Amino acid sequence: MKLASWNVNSLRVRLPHLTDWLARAQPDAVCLQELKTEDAKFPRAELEAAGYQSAFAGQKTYNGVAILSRSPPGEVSSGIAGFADEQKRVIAATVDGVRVICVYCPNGQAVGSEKYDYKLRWFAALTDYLAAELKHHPQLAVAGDFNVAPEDRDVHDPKAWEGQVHVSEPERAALRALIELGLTDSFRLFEQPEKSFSWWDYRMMGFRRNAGLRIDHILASPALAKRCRSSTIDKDPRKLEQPSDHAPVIAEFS
DNA sequence: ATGGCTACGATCCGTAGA
Repeated sequence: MKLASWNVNSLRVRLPHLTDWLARAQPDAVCLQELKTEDAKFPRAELEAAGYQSAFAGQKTYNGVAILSRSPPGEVSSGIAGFADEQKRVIAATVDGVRVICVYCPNGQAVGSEKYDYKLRWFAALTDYLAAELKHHPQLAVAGDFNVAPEDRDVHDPKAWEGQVHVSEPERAALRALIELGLTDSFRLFEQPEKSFSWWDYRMMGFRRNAGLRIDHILASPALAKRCRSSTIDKDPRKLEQPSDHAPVIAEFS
C-alpha cells in the first residue's frame, strides 16, 4: 500500500497538479489538507475520473481535509471524538485494512497567542483520540500536516527558528506525547538526505534556497511500521508553476 | 529590517498560513 499526504493549499487551484501527480505517483491512498472549499464544491467527479474515491470534510475558505483512495473508504468519521471544533481538521477512513487518519494540525501563529494555546489543546485532544483508535485498529497511520518540525535537523536554520512557532519546545513535546503512544515517524525509519523538508516559504525564494521545514509526517502504528518499506518526500510538484507551498510525503507498506 | 508570497472573500485591503 502506497500512502501519501499533501497539503494542497486550495484544492480548487491545485486540482490539475493533484490529478497529474496521482497519475504519475499512483498512490493507493492520499490524505489532503487545506482544501479551502466547502463540501458542495468538492471535485468528487474529477477525482473519480482519475480513479479515486473520496471521503472529505470541508469548509469555506479555511482548513478542510480529505482521504482519496482507490479502494472504497470504510468507517468514515470526521473530527476528534469528544472535542468540539468548528474547524475541519480531521478525517478518518479504513482503506485496505489500514485505519488512515488524516490530520491538519493548527498552525499556532505565534508562541503565546490564543491560536498557539488552541494548537496545544488540539494536540492533547488528538493524542487521546489516537490512543482510543489504536486500541481498535492495530494497523493505523496518522498522516498530515502536523505544523511541528520534530527536531532541529528538520529545520533549515535552527538558530533563526529557535523558540518560534513550529519548533518551540511545548509543540515538540506535544508531538512527542503523540508519538509515545507507540507511533513511528516513517521518514526516520530510513536513511535520508540532509536538509529534507516538506514545506518552503513562498517568500524570499524559499524553495530555491531550500529554506524549509519538515512538518508533514506519516506516523505508523507498531504493526504497520513493521510493514514500512520506504518513506520519501516528492519535491517535484513544488517545482511547478503556481505550486502548493507543501510537497507530498509518501510511505510504502508491504 | 518581523517584510518578503499565495489564496480567499469581498474589494480596491484584511485575514491567514508557516
